[in-house]
Amino acid sequence: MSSPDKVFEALSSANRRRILAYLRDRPLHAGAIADRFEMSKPAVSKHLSILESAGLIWRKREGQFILYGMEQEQLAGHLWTFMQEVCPPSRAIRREVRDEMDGTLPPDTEPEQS
Amino acid sequence: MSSPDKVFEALSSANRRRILAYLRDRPLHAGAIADRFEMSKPAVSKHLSILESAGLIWRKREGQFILYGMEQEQLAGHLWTFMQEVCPPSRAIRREVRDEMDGTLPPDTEPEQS
DNA sequence: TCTCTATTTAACCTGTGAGTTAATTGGTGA
DNA sequence: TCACCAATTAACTCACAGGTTAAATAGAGA
Repeated sequence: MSSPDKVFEALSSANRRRILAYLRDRPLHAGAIADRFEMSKPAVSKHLSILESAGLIWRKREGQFILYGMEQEQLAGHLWTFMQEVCPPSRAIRREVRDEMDGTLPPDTEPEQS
Repeated sequence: MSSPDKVFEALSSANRRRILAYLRDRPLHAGAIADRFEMSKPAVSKHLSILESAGLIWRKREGQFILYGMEQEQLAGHLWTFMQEVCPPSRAIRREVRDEMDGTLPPDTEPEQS
């Protein structure tokens, strides 16, 4: 369950955005993520669970480790929907992008001329 | 002064995102915005000042009224930068979009192959 | 089974975000 | 100048996000 509210709430923390950036190119174990921060492991763990319940990352146990990775269509999809709702400029461009990104985006409601 | 932190903090409130949506197509007076919400005018006023100090909207006095409007290149720019940092998928598409949107986006740092 | 390591959960503290009502500022117009 | 209206600022409350340390869970391996 990934609502816009949860997603934007999740993105409101710089530390959580930083976690997403770390996960951009490959999944990482919880420990490897925590190592990159000053704060305690439990704090990082909380951030991870917030990101997960926002649907932005997935989690998979691997032995005694836990692997985390991006659920990237989610992020792209939500940001895309938001831009459609809020960014006025070039409707034409927005359509092009949507076509390019095809599969990776949500069903899509195209808001026609207001 | 519009830092990513302030922008994402501003976007974390559903009410503030709703205000942005109202301002998408045209500027509105503070009162007209407040009328669309249940909460008190001072509450709306606070949201507006948060959005403004994040650089997402501008404000202009008009007689006894105050007009608010979107500072839309800001929003597009910040979301764009964030997507570059965090969304892995199609680097090619991201480049195309940037070219299309040319003027409206920030200087741009293209993160090459990690 | 016992121990070690990885990670999360529990319990707690503290700062601050979002709302309220009451007071203030700034501009209009008789 | 005075009354009125738009909007903000001030002062205050309440809930909750984000951090801490200590305890619990879960799997690996001797």
